[in-house]
Amino acid sequence: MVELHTHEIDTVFHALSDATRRHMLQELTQGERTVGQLAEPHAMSLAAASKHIKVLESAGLVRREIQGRTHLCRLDPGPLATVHEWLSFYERFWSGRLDALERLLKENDARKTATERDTKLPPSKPGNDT
Amino acid sequence: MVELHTHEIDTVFHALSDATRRHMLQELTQGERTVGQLAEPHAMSLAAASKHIKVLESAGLVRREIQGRTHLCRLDPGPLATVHEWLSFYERFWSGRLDALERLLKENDARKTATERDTKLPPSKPGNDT
DNA sequence: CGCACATTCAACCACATGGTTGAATTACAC
DNA sequence: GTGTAATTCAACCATGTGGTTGAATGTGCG
Repeated sequence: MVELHTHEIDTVFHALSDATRRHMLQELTQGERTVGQLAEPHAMSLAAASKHIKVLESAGLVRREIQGRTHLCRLDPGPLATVHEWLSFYERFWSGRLDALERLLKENDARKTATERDTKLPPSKPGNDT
Repeated sequence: MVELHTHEIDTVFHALSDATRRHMLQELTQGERTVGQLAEPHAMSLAAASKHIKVLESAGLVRREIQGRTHLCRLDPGPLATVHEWLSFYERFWSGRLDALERLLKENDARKTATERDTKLPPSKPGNDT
């Protein structure tokens, strides 16, 4: 459970860490685009853009359909949903209940309960990729 | 507007693209931790762990309070909220309306291929950090 | 004071990343 | 078939990343 889809999350976050690639994703929200179309707005060679697209593809964010000599790319939002959900685990830390939560954690910490039910986050659900 | 907090998003996504760092973040949800405590579970030198923490720090995900010879780290969830929000833009692509949306896009595509392709979409709206 | 502890710094290394250019591949169009 | 368009491949380069080790810094302690 811990270390479940770690590598997927690695590659997705890495793919998203580049502005060029994020821009390509945004472009793909408008519909399918060819490699050339995705490359065009960016001041770089086609080969460079092609590499970026390949990064997005290996992260599962983009699917490609080869149509004759052109490659049509479309957005696959699945991995975005995955990391969005991953991030949601931290939501309570930035939403209002933060202070209350912090107190709670400190309490547990100090008390050092034997009941690991609330001490340890259940490696059940989210955030537990790593 | 476009390219607003691009660099912040870059660094946050990059910080999140490493399992060691994600694990440290998760650990910090339990409360403050020293550098040594954060390093301990990971099979690497203290110096290496220290670098990871610095990456988290420069991404704004961790704040550090120096207390004598120990450095206390605490989670700062703000940047997580930022990228979570960034990802939310894509939510509609993975939630229910996806199929309808896809059909819509295909329609446009088929109908007015040339028109749509060459009329660049206005770099108008959202998700437009980059 | 003098030593041990917590952490960083500096130098180094292997490998990945993001970019380039020029040639190769493949498909369409005449 | 020849030529051209869309894309990738391969080699190369500069820089970044993640790790190491050993020395340096600074603090707490007897």
